[in-house]
Amino acid sequence: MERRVRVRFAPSPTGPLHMGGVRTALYNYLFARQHGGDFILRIEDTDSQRFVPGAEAYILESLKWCGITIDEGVNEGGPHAPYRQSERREIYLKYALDLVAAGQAYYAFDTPAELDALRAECEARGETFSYNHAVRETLATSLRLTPDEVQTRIDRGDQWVIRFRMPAGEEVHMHDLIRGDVTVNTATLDDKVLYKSADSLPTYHLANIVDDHLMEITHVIRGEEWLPSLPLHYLLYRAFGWSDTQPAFAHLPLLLKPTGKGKLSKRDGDKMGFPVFPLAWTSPEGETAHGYREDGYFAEAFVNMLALLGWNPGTEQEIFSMDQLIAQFSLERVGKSGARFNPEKARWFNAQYLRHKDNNELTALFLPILAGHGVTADPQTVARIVGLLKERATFVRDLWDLSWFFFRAPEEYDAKGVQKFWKGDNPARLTELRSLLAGLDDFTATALEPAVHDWVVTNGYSMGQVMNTFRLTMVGQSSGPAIFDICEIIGRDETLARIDRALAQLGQGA
RNA sequence: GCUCUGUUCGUCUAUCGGUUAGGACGGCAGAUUCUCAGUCUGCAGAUAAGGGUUCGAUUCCCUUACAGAGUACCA
Repeated sequence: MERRVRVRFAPSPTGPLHMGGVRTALYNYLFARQHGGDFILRIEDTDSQRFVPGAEAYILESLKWCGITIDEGVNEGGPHAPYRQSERREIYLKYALDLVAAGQAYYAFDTPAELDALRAECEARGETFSYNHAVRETLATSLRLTPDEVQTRIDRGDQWVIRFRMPAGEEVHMHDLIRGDVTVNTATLDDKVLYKSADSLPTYHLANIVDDHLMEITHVIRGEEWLPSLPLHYLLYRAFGWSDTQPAFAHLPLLLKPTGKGKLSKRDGDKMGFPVFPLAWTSPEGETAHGYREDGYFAEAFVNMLALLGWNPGTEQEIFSMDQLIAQFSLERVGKSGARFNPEKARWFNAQYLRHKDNNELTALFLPILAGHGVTADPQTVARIVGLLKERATFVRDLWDLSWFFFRAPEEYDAKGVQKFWKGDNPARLTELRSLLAGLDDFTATALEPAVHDWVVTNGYSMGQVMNTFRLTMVGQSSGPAIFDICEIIGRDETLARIDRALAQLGQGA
Protein backbone atom coordinates (compact mmCIF):
# COMPACT_ATOMS: atom_id res chain seq x y z
CA MET A 1 0.00 0.00 0.00
CA GLU A 2 1.40 3.38 -1.03
CA ARG A 3 1.03 5.88 1.74
CA ARG A 4 0.20 9.48 0.97
CA VAL A 5 3.40 11.52 1.24
CA ARG A 6 3.49 13.62 4.39
CA VAL A 7 6.51 15.62 5.47
CA ARG A 8 7.05 18.08 8.26
CA PHE A 9 9.24 21.01 9.04
CA ALA A 10 9.72 21.04 12.80
CA PRO A 11 11.68 24.05 14.00
CA SER A 12 12.35 24.97 17.58
CA PRO A 13 11.31 28.53 18.48
CA THR A 14 14.63 29.43 20.05
CA GLY A 15 15.38 32.37 17.79
CA PRO A 16 15.08 33.47 14.19
CA LEU A 17 15.21 30.78 11.56
CA HIS A 18 18.41 31.07 9.59
CA MET A 19 18.83 30.36 5.91
CA GLY A 20 19.86 26.76 6.52
CA GLY A 21 16.56 26.19 8.27
CA VAL A 22 14.70 27.87 5.45
CA ARG A 23 16.40 25.55 2.99
CA THR A 24 15.33 22.51 5.01
CA ALA A 25 11.77 23.81 5.00
CA LEU A 26 11.99 24.48 1.26
CA TYR A 27 13.21 20.97 0.41
CA ASN A 28 10.44 19.47 2.51
CA TYR A 29 7.91 21.70 0.80
CA LEU A 30 9.17 20.90 -2.70
CA PHE A 31 9.12 17.20 -1.95
CA ALA A 32 5.58 17.35 -0.59
CA ARG A 33 4.23 19.36 -3.51
CA GLN A 34 5.94 17.20 -6.08
CA HIS A 35 4.31 14.11 -4.67
CA GLY A 36 0.95 15.71 -4.12
CA GLY A 37 1.45 15.22 -0.41
CA ASP A 38 1.12 17.32 2.72
CA PHE A 39 3.53 19.80 4.24
CA ILE A 40 3.14 20.05 7.98
CA LEU A 41 4.59 22.68 10.27
CA ARG A 42 5.17 21.49 13.80
CA ILE A 43 6.63 23.67 16.52
CA GLU A 44 9.03 21.76 18.75
CA ASP A 45 9.03 23.85 21.87
CA THR A 46 9.92 21.19 24.40
CA ASP A 47 12.77 23.22 25.79
CA SER A 48 11.10 25.71 28.06
CA GLN A 49 14.49 27.20 28.96
CA ARG A 50 15.41 28.28 25.46
CA PHE A 51 12.05 29.54 24.30
CA VAL A 52 12.29 32.97 22.66
CA PRO A 53 9.16 35.13 22.33
CA GLY A 54 8.46 36.10 18.78
CA ALA A 55 10.49 33.30 17.26
CA GLU A 56 7.47 31.29 16.20
CA ALA A 57 5.83 34.26 14.51
CA TYR A 58 9.14 34.97 12.80
CA ILE A 59 9.32 31.42 11.45
CA LEU A 60 5.79 31.58 10.09
CA GLU A 61 6.35 34.92 8.44
CA SER A 62 9.61 33.73 6.90
CA LEU A 63 7.96 30.74 5.27
CA LYS A 64 5.13 32.90 4.04
CA TRP A 65 7.54 35.39 2.49
CA CYS A 66 9.30 32.55 0.69
CA GLY A 67 6.03 31.30 -0.74
CA ILE A 68 6.14 28.08 1.26
CA THR A 69 2.54 27.27 2.10
CA ILE A 70 1.58 25.07 4.99
CA ASP A 71 -1.14 22.41 4.84
CA GLU A 72 -1.31 21.58 8.52
CA GLY A 73 0.19 23.60 11.31
CA VAL A 74 -0.24 25.84 14.29
CA ASN A 75 -2.38 28.35 12.39
CA GLU A 76 -3.93 26.04 9.82
CA GLY A 77 -4.96 23.32 12.23
CA GLY A 78 -5.48 19.84 10.83
CA PRO A 79 -6.44 16.29 11.71
CA HIS A 80 -3.60 15.93 14.19
CA ALA A 81 -3.89 19.24 16.02
CA PRO A 82 -2.45 20.69 18.11
CA TYR A 83 0.80 21.17 16.22
CA ARG A 84 2.71 22.81 19.03
CA GLN A 85 4.41 20.22 21.23
CA SER A 86 3.93 22.23 24.39
CA GLU A 87 0.20 21.81 23.79
CA ARG A 88 0.61 18.07 23.32
CA ARG A 89 2.48 17.47 26.57
CA GLU A 90 -0.03 15.00 28.04
CA ILE A 91 0.45 12.71 25.04
CA TYR A 92 4.09 11.86 25.60
CA LEU A 93 4.29 10.47 29.12
CA LYS A 94 2.11 7.51 28.24
CA TYR A 95 4.52 6.46 25.50
CA ALA A 96 7.54 6.84 27.76
CA LEU A 97 5.80 4.72 30.36
CA ASP A 98 4.93 2.08 27.77
CA LEU A 99 8.61 1.77 27.04
CA VAL A 100 9.41 1.42 30.75
CA ALA A 101 6.77 -1.28 31.10
CA ALA A 102 8.23 -3.11 28.14
CA GLY A 103 11.71 -2.96 29.63
CA GLN A 104 12.95 -0.68 26.87
CA ALA A 105 13.38 2.31 29.14
CA TYR A 106 13.86 3.03 32.81
CA TYR A 107 13.60 5.68 35.48
CA ALA A 108 16.76 7.47 36.51
CA PHE A 109 16.97 9.63 39.62
CA ASP A 110 20.42 11.13 39.23
CA THR A 111 20.56 14.82 39.99
CA PRO A 112 22.38 17.20 37.66
CA ALA A 113 25.02 17.63 40.36
CA GLU A 114 25.62 13.89 40.55
CA LEU A 115 25.96 13.65 36.81
CA ASP A 116 28.40 16.53 36.77
CA ALA A 117 30.45 14.76 39.41
CA LEU A 118 30.45 11.56 37.38
CA ARG A 119 31.61 13.46 34.31
CA ALA A 120 34.36 15.24 36.22
CA GLU A 121 35.52 11.95 37.65
CA CYS A 122 35.84 10.38 34.22
CA GLU A 123 37.53 13.42 32.82
CA ALA A 124 40.12 13.24 35.58
CA ARG A 125 40.96 9.77 34.34
CA GLY A 126 41.10 11.01 30.79
CA GLU A 127 37.90 9.28 29.84
CA THR A 128 34.56 10.49 28.59
CA PHE A 129 31.55 9.71 30.68
CA SER A 130 28.80 7.87 28.92
CA TYR A 131 25.50 7.04 30.53
CA ASN A 132 25.20 3.54 29.09
CA HIS A 133 24.95 -0.17 29.76
CA ALA A 134 28.22 -0.17 31.63
CA VAL A 135 27.04 2.17 34.36
CA ARG A 136 23.26 2.21 34.41
CA GLU A 137 22.98 -0.77 36.76
CA THR A 138 25.22 0.95 39.27
CA LEU A 139 23.28 4.23 39.40
CA ALA A 140 20.02 5.26 40.97
CA THR A 141 17.75 3.78 38.34
CA SER A 142 14.72 1.55 38.28
CA LEU A 143 17.00 -1.16 36.95
CA ARG A 144 18.72 -1.42 40.31
CA LEU A 145 16.14 -0.05 42.73
CA THR A 146 13.17 -2.17 43.75
CA PRO A 147 9.74 -1.18 42.45
CA ASP A 148 8.87 0.01 45.94
CA GLU A 149 11.95 2.19 46.17
CA VAL A 150 11.16 3.67 42.79
CA GLN A 151 7.61 4.42 43.78
CA THR A 152 8.70 5.94 47.08
CA ARG A 153 11.09 8.30 45.33
CA ILE A 154 8.47 9.34 42.82
CA ASP A 155 5.85 9.84 45.53
CA ARG A 156 8.06 12.00 47.67
CA GLY A 157 8.69 14.28 44.73
CA ASP A 158 12.22 13.32 43.68
CA GLN A 159 12.96 14.52 40.18
CA TRP A 160 13.37 11.78 37.65
CA VAL A 161 13.88 11.20 33.97
CA ILE A 162 13.10 8.26 31.75
CA ARG A 163 16.03 7.00 29.77
CA PHE A 164 16.12 4.72 26.76
CA ARG A 165 17.76 1.40 27.46
CA MET A 166 20.21 1.23 24.60
CA PRO A 167 21.03 -2.36 23.55
CA ALA A 168 24.56 -3.34 24.51
CA GLY A 169 26.25 -4.39 21.31
CA GLU A 170 24.06 -4.43 18.27
CA GLU A 171 24.67 -3.33 14.72
CA VAL A 172 21.94 -0.98 13.61
CA HIS A 173 21.57 -0.92 9.85
CA MET A 174 20.00 2.24 8.56
CA HIS A 175 19.19 3.72 5.23
CA ASP A 176 19.37 7.35 4.24
CA LEU A 177 17.91 8.59 0.98
CA ILE A 178 20.91 10.84 0.40
CA ARG A 179 23.76 8.93 2.01
CA GLY A 180 22.80 5.34 1.39
CA ASP A 181 23.39 2.64 3.97
CA VAL A 182 24.83 3.56 7.34
CA THR A 183 25.67 1.14 10.11
CA VAL A 184 26.37 1.97 13.73
CA ASN A 185 27.14 -0.25 16.69
CA THR A 186 25.04 0.59 19.72
CA ALA A 187 28.04 0.07 21.99
CA THR A 188 29.07 3.60 21.06
CA LEU A 189 25.71 5.08 21.98
CA ASP A 190 24.36 6.17 25.34
CA ASP A 191 21.04 6.02 27.16
CA LYS A 192 19.35 9.17 26.01
CA VAL A 193 16.84 10.95 28.18
CA LEU A 194 13.36 10.64 26.72
CA TYR A 195 11.28 12.43 29.31
CA LYS A 196 11.99 14.78 32.17
CA SER A 197 9.78 15.19 35.20
CA ALA A 198 11.15 18.63 36.01
CA ASP A 199 8.99 20.28 33.37
CA SER A 200 6.78 17.32 32.46
CA LEU A 201 8.01 17.44 28.91
CA PRO A 202 9.63 14.94 26.57
CA THR A 203 12.98 15.56 24.97
CA TYR A 204 13.34 15.98 21.24
CA HIS A 205 13.93 12.29 20.58
CA LEU A 206 10.71 11.03 22.14
CA ALA A 207 8.47 13.87 21.03
CA ASN A 208 9.82 13.68 17.53
CA ILE A 209 9.24 9.95 17.06
CA VAL A 210 5.84 9.97 18.73
CA ASP A 211 4.60 12.93 16.74
CA ASP A 212 6.00 11.75 13.44
CA HIS A 213 4.21 8.48 14.03
CA LEU A 214 0.95 10.04 15.14
CA MET A 215 1.02 12.53 12.30
CA GLU A 216 1.71 9.76 9.80
CA ILE A 217 4.89 11.32 8.49
CA THR A 218 6.33 9.33 5.59
CA HIS A 219 9.60 11.18 4.96
CA VAL A 220 11.85 12.96 7.42
CA ILE A 221 14.04 15.49 5.63
CA ARG A 222 16.29 17.29 8.08
CA GLY A 223 19.79 18.63 8.65
CA GLU A 224 22.87 16.45 8.81
CA GLU A 225 23.33 17.30 12.47
CA TRP A 226 20.65 14.69 13.14
CA LEU A 227 22.45 11.83 11.47
CA PRO A 228 24.20 10.73 14.69
CA SER A 229 20.76 10.42 16.33
CA LEU A 230 19.39 8.21 13.59
CA PRO A 231 20.22 4.87 15.26
CA LEU A 232 18.39 5.99 18.40
CA HIS A 233 15.40 6.92 16.29
CA TYR A 234 15.43 3.59 14.48
CA LEU A 235 15.58 1.80 17.80
CA LEU A 236 12.73 3.87 19.18
CA TYR A 237 10.51 3.01 16.25
CA ARG A 238 11.34 -0.62 16.84
CA ALA A 239 10.75 -0.40 20.59
CA PHE A 240 7.30 1.03 19.94
CA GLY A 241 6.58 -1.61 17.33
CA TRP A 242 6.22 0.98 14.60
CA SER A 243 8.99 -0.14 12.29
CA ASP A 244 6.59 -0.98 9.49
CA THR A 245 5.39 2.60 9.20
CA GLN A 246 8.69 4.21 10.07
CA PRO A 247 9.37 7.19 7.78
CA ALA A 248 12.20 7.24 5.28
CA PHE A 249 15.06 9.55 6.24
CA ALA A 250 17.08 12.06 4.29
CA HIS A 251 19.83 14.08 5.96
CA LEU A 252 20.73 17.29 4.20
CA PRO A 253 24.31 18.58 3.98
CA LEU A 254 25.10 21.59 6.10
CA LEU A 255 25.54 25.17 4.97
CA LEU A 256 29.07 26.36 5.64
CA LYS A 257 30.28 29.88 6.23
CA PRO A 258 31.72 31.77 3.19
CA THR A 259 35.23 31.94 4.59
CA GLY A 260 37.01 30.16 7.37
CA LYS A 261 35.79 27.04 9.04
CA GLY A 262 32.57 25.66 10.34
CA LYS A 263 28.93 25.77 9.59
CA LEU A 264 27.13 28.97 8.87
CA SER A 265 26.16 30.51 12.16
CA LYS A 266 23.83 33.26 13.17
CA ARG A 267 26.74 35.53 14.00
CA ASP A 268 28.41 35.36 10.59
CA GLY A 269 26.08 37.62 8.69
CA ASP A 270 26.63 41.01 10.16
CA LYS A 271 30.29 40.28 10.60
CA MET A 272 30.74 39.48 6.93
CA GLY A 273 28.23 41.89 5.50
CA PHE A 274 25.45 39.63 4.24
CA PRO A 275 22.25 38.40 5.82
CA VAL A 276 21.96 34.91 7.27
CA PHE A 277 18.29 35.36 8.03
CA PRO A 278 15.33 35.59 5.66
CA LEU A 279 13.83 38.51 7.56
CA ALA A 280 15.35 41.18 9.76
CA TRP A 281 15.21 40.24 13.40
CA THR A 282 15.27 42.10 16.66
CA SER A 283 15.83 39.92 19.69
CA PRO A 284 13.99 40.54 22.95
CA GLU A 285 17.31 41.95 24.20
CA GLY A 286 17.31 44.47 21.38
CA GLU A 287 19.98 42.93 19.19
CA THR A 288 19.25 43.28 15.50
CA ALA A 289 20.23 41.22 12.49
CA HIS A 290 19.82 41.82 8.78
CA GLY A 291 17.32 39.94 6.66
CA TYR A 292 17.22 39.20 2.94
CA ARG A 293 13.80 40.77 2.62
CA GLU A 294 14.79 44.07 4.19
CA ASP A 295 18.11 44.11 2.35
CA GLY A 296 16.21 44.22 -0.92
CA TYR A 297 16.22 40.65 -2.13
CA PHE A 298 13.24 39.27 -3.99
CA ALA A 299 11.77 36.22 -2.29
CA GLU A 300 11.93 34.31 -5.59
CA ALA A 301 15.64 35.04 -5.94
CA PHE A 302 16.30 34.02 -2.36
CA VAL A 303 14.41 30.77 -2.78
CA ASN A 304 16.09 30.06 -6.11
CA MET A 305 19.53 30.64 -4.63
CA LEU A 306 18.76 28.47 -1.62
CA ALA A 307 17.39 25.64 -3.73
CA LEU A 308 20.66 25.40 -5.67
CA LEU A 309 22.73 25.34 -2.49
CA GLY A 310 22.99 21.60 -2.08
CA TRP A 311 20.73 20.48 -4.90
CA ASN A 312 21.15 20.69 -8.65
CA PRO A 313 18.96 19.59 -11.53
CA GLY A 314 21.73 17.83 -13.46
CA THR A 315 21.21 20.29 -16.29
CA GLU A 316 22.67 23.74 -16.77
CA GLN A 317 19.50 25.55 -15.81
CA GLU A 318 19.99 27.91 -12.90
CA ILE A 319 16.91 30.08 -12.84
CA PHE A 320 13.89 28.29 -11.41
CA SER A 321 10.43 29.40 -10.45
CA MET A 322 8.88 27.67 -7.46
CA ASP A 323 6.73 25.58 -9.82
CA GLN A 324 9.78 24.51 -11.77
CA LEU A 325 11.53 23.57 -8.56
CA ILE A 326 8.54 21.51 -7.51
CA ALA A 327 8.57 19.72 -10.85
CA GLN A 328 12.30 19.05 -10.92
CA PHE A 329 13.43 18.64 -7.33
CA SER A 330 14.64 15.26 -6.21
CA LEU A 331 16.36 14.01 -3.09
CA GLU A 332 18.58 11.81 -5.24
CA ARG A 333 20.22 14.94 -6.64
CA VAL A 334 20.92 16.51 -3.28
CA GLY A 335 24.66 16.59 -2.63
CA LYS A 336 26.37 14.85 0.24
CA SER A 337 28.93 17.45 1.22
CA GLY A 338 28.50 20.77 2.97
CA ALA A 339 27.90 23.78 0.78
CA ARG A 340 29.81 26.96 1.40
CA PHE A 341 27.49 29.89 1.00
CA ASN A 342 28.58 32.51 -1.54
CA PRO A 343 27.05 35.99 -1.02
CA GLU A 344 28.17 37.15 -4.48
CA LYS A 345 26.10 34.48 -6.14
CA ALA A 346 23.11 35.51 -4.05
CA ARG A 347 23.43 39.02 -5.44
CA TRP A 348 23.74 37.67 -8.95
CA PHE A 349 20.48 35.79 -8.56
CA ASN A 350 18.76 38.95 -7.44
CA ALA A 351 20.11 40.89 -10.41
CA GLN A 352 18.79 38.16 -12.71
CA TYR A 353 15.32 38.41 -11.23
CA LEU A 354 15.41 42.19 -11.29
CA ARG A 355 16.12 42.39 -14.99
CA HIS A 356 13.44 39.87 -15.84
CA LYS A 357 10.76 41.69 -13.88
CA ASP A 358 8.10 43.61 -15.69
CA ASN A 359 8.77 47.36 -15.85
CA ASN A 360 5.42 48.20 -14.31
CA GLU A 361 6.03 45.88 -11.41
CA LEU A 362 9.41 47.44 -10.78
CA THR A 363 7.88 50.89 -11.10
CA ALA A 364 5.44 50.08 -8.32
CA LEU A 365 8.39 49.15 -6.12
CA PHE A 366 10.45 52.15 -7.18
CA LEU A 367 7.80 54.84 -6.78
CA PRO A 368 7.95 54.81 -2.97
CA ILE A 369 11.74 55.16 -3.13
CA LEU A 370 11.32 58.15 -5.44
CA ALA A 371 8.81 59.62 -3.03
CA GLY A 372 11.40 59.22 -0.31
CA HIS A 373 13.64 61.49 -2.35
CA GLY A 374 10.85 64.00 -2.74
CA VAL A 375 10.13 63.02 -6.31
CA THR A 376 6.68 62.48 -7.71
CA ALA A 377 6.71 61.27 -11.26
CA ASP A 378 4.42 59.90 -13.91
CA PRO A 379 4.42 56.08 -13.56
CA GLN A 380 4.62 55.60 -17.30
CA THR A 381 7.73 57.73 -17.51
CA VAL A 382 9.21 55.92 -14.54
CA ALA A 383 8.50 52.61 -16.26
CA ARG A 384 10.48 53.73 -19.31
CA ILE A 385 13.36 54.85 -17.11
CA VAL A 386 13.30 51.60 -15.17
CA GLY A 387 13.36 49.65 -18.41
CA LEU A 388 16.45 51.56 -19.44
CA LEU A 389 18.29 50.92 -16.19
CA LYS A 390 17.22 47.63 -14.71
CA GLU A 391 20.05 45.68 -16.32
CA ARG A 392 22.51 47.78 -14.38
CA ALA A 393 21.00 47.21 -10.96
CA THR A 394 21.12 44.44 -8.40
CA PHE A 395 18.43 45.79 -6.09
CA VAL A 396 15.45 48.04 -6.67
CA ARG A 397 17.02 50.63 -4.42
CA ASP A 398 20.03 50.84 -6.80
CA LEU A 399 17.68 52.43 -9.30
CA TRP A 400 17.79 55.81 -7.60
CA ASP A 401 21.55 56.22 -7.92
CA LEU A 402 21.26 55.15 -11.52
CA SER A 403 18.40 57.42 -12.48
CA TRP A 404 18.25 60.49 -10.27
CA PHE A 405 19.20 62.82 -13.14
CA PHE A 406 15.98 61.99 -14.93
CA PHE A 407 14.13 63.68 -12.11
CA ARG A 408 16.32 66.65 -11.28
CA ALA A 409 19.02 68.60 -13.06
CA PRO A 410 22.59 68.22 -11.85
CA GLU A 411 23.62 71.04 -9.57
CA GLU A 412 27.28 70.34 -9.73
CA TYR A 413 29.58 68.68 -12.18
CA ASP A 414 32.02 65.90 -11.57
CA ALA A 415 35.46 67.51 -11.19
CA LYS A 416 37.32 64.91 -13.20
CA GLY A 417 34.80 65.13 -15.98
CA VAL A 418 35.08 68.89 -16.07
CA GLN A 419 38.85 68.70 -16.16
CA LYS A 420 38.74 66.21 -18.97
CA PHE A 421 36.03 67.65 -21.20
CA TRP A 422 35.31 71.27 -20.31
CA LYS A 423 38.22 72.61 -22.25
CA GLY A 424 39.29 73.67 -25.70
CA ASP A 425 36.52 74.03 -28.23
CA ASN A 426 34.13 71.80 -26.34
CA PRO A 427 32.07 74.55 -24.70
CA ALA A 428 31.75 76.28 -28.06
CA ARG A 429 30.70 73.01 -29.69
CA LEU A 430 28.08 72.67 -27.02
CA THR A 431 26.65 76.06 -27.91
CA GLU A 432 26.40 74.93 -31.51
CA LEU A 433 24.82 71.69 -30.42
CA ARG A 434 22.26 73.67 -28.48
CA SER A 435 21.22 75.50 -31.62
CA LEU A 436 20.99 72.25 -33.51
CA LEU A 437 18.79 70.64 -30.86
CA ALA A 438 16.61 73.73 -30.58
CA GLY A 439 15.84 73.49 -34.27
CA LEU A 440 14.92 69.80 -34.42
CA ASP A 441 11.26 68.86 -34.72
CA ASP A 442 11.56 65.26 -33.70
CA PHE A 443 13.10 64.89 -30.23
CA THR A 444 13.05 61.11 -29.99
CA ALA A 445 16.26 59.19 -29.48
CA THR A 446 15.96 57.53 -32.86
CA ALA A 447 15.78 60.95 -34.56
CA LEU A 448 18.35 62.71 -32.40
CA GLU A 449 21.04 60.13 -32.77
CA PRO A 450 21.52 60.38 -36.59
CA ALA A 451 20.97 64.14 -36.59
CA VAL A 452 23.72 64.79 -34.08
CA HIS A 453 25.96 62.18 -35.59
CA ASP A 454 25.68 63.78 -39.03
CA TRP A 455 26.39 67.21 -37.61
CA VAL A 456 29.52 65.95 -35.85
CA VAL A 457 30.81 64.14 -38.90
CA THR A 458 30.01 66.95 -41.32
CA ASN A 459 31.94 69.44 -39.24
CA GLY A 460 34.79 67.08 -38.59
CA TYR A 461 34.34 67.14 -34.84
CA SER A 462 35.25 64.36 -32.43
CA MET A 463 32.24 62.31 -31.42
CA GLY A 464 33.88 61.41 -28.12
CA GLN A 465 34.68 64.99 -27.16
CA VAL A 466 31.27 66.33 -28.10
CA MET A 467 29.23 63.57 -26.57
CA ASN A 468 31.12 63.38 -23.31
CA THR A 469 30.88 67.12 -22.88
CA PHE A 470 27.19 66.88 -23.59
CA ARG A 471 26.80 64.09 -21.07
CA LEU A 472 28.56 66.11 -18.43
CA THR A 473 26.04 68.92 -18.86
CA MET A 474 23.09 66.56 -18.84
CA VAL A 475 23.87 64.37 -15.85
CA GLY A 476 26.83 66.03 -14.16
CA GLN A 477 28.87 62.84 -14.30
CA SER A 478 30.66 60.56 -16.72
CA SER A 479 28.45 57.52 -16.57
CA GLY A 480 24.91 56.57 -17.37
CA PRO A 481 22.64 55.25 -20.10
CA ALA A 482 22.60 56.35 -23.72
CA ILE A 483 22.49 60.16 -23.85
CA PHE A 484 19.77 60.44 -26.48
CA ASP A 485 17.46 58.28 -24.41
CA ILE A 486 17.96 60.74 -21.59
CA CYS A 487 17.19 63.66 -23.91
CA GLU A 488 14.03 62.05 -25.18
CA ILE A 489 12.70 61.33 -21.72
CA ILE A 490 13.44 64.68 -20.12
CA GLY A 491 12.39 66.57 -23.26
CA ARG A 492 13.68 69.43 -25.32
CA ASP A 493 13.05 72.25 -22.86
CA GLU A 494 14.87 70.60 -20.00
CA THR A 495 17.70 69.47 -22.28
CA LEU A 496 18.29 73.02 -23.48
CA ALA A 497 17.96 74.36 -19.95
CA ARG A 498 20.65 71.99 -18.75
CA ILE A 499 23.01 73.09 -21.49
CA ASP A 500 22.39 76.71 -20.60
CA ARG A 501 22.96 75.99 -16.99
CA ALA A 502 26.28 74.25 -17.60
CA LEU A 503 27.40 77.05 -19.86
CA ALA A 504 26.53 79.56 -17.19
CA GLN A 505 28.05 77.64 -14.34
CA LEU A 506 31.22 76.35 -15.98
CA GLY A 507 31.84 79.30 -18.27
CA GLN A 508 32.38 79.42 -22.01
CA GLY A 509 35.72 77.69 -21.69
CA ALA A 510 39.22 78.83 -22.52
C1' G B 1 39.45 11.34 22.43
C1' C B 2 35.39 8.40 20.44
C1' U B 3 31.29 7.71 16.67
C1' C B 4 29.23 9.06 12.09
C1' U B 5 29.51 11.77 7.46
C1' G B 6 32.11 14.00 3.71
C1' U B 7 36.45 15.55 0.06
C1' U B 8 36.20 17.77 -8.41
C1' C B 9 38.53 24.92 -10.56
C1' G B 10 38.84 30.46 -5.14
C1' U B 11 33.09 29.31 -4.53
C1' C B 12 28.38 26.38 -6.10
C1' U B 13 28.50 22.09 -8.99
C1' A B 14 28.16 18.15 -13.66
C1' U B 15 30.57 13.31 -14.46
C1' C B 16 26.48 7.49 -12.18
C1' G B 17 34.47 2.79 -15.36
C1' G B 18 36.26 5.04 -21.31
C1' U B 19 34.85 13.07 -21.81
C1' U B 20 40.24 17.63 -24.67
C1' A B 21 36.82 16.56 -16.81
C1' G B 22 31.30 20.42 -18.65
C1' G B 23 28.50 24.77 -16.65
C1' A B 24 27.65 29.00 -13.24
C1' C B 25 29.57 32.97 -9.76
C1' G B 26 34.00 35.63 -9.16
C1' G B 27 38.80 37.05 -11.77
C1' C B 28 41.47 38.50 -16.28
C1' A B 29 41.57 40.00 -21.63
C1' G B 30 39.27 41.54 -26.13
C1' A B 31 34.92 43.26 -28.90
C1' U B 32 30.68 46.68 -28.94
C1' U B 33 29.46 51.94 -27.46
C1' C B 34 29.08 58.94 -26.52
C1' U B 35 30.65 57.30 -20.87
C1' C B 36 29.80 53.77 -17.11
C1' A B 37 27.25 49.46 -16.42
C1' G B 38 25.55 45.67 -19.33
C1' U B 39 26.01 42.35 -23.39
C1' C B 40 29.05 39.13 -26.53
C1' U B 41 33.67 36.41 -27.26
C1' G B 42 37.93 34.41 -25.27
C1' C B 43 41.60 33.08 -21.22
C1' A B 44 43.32 31.20 -16.50
C1' G B 45 41.57 27.73 -12.94
C1' A B 46 39.86 21.32 -10.11
C1' U B 47 39.08 15.27 -9.54
C1' A B 48 43.17 15.76 -1.47
C1' A B 49 47.54 11.95 -1.20
C1' G B 50 49.12 6.91 -1.59
C1' G B 51 47.98 2.01 -2.49
C1' G B 52 44.96 -1.60 -4.78
C1' U B 53 40.70 -3.88 -8.32
C1' U B 54 40.37 -3.30 -13.76
C1' C B 55 42.32 -3.47 -20.54
C1' G B 56 40.93 1.33 -18.42
C1' A B 57 39.66 4.85 -12.77
C1' U B 58 37.10 11.41 -10.76
C1' U B 59 33.83 7.12 -10.52
C1' C B 60 34.68 0.72 -6.91
C1' C B 61 37.83 -0.97 -2.30
C1' C B 62 41.64 0.14 1.59
C1' U B 63 44.95 3.50 4.24
C1' U B 64 46.38 8.40 5.38
C1' A B 65 45.41 13.55 5.50
C1' C B 66 41.96 17.28 5.93
C1' A B 67 36.98 19.04 6.87
C1' G B 68 32.11 18.88 9.15
C1' A B 69 28.64 17.02 12.58
C1' G B 70 27.46 14.47 17.04
C1' U B 71 29.08 13.08 21.79
C1' A B 72 23.35 17.55 27.28
C1' C B 73 17.60 16.37 31.89
C1' C B 74 19.17 21.60 23.69
C1' A B 75 16.87 20.98 19.55
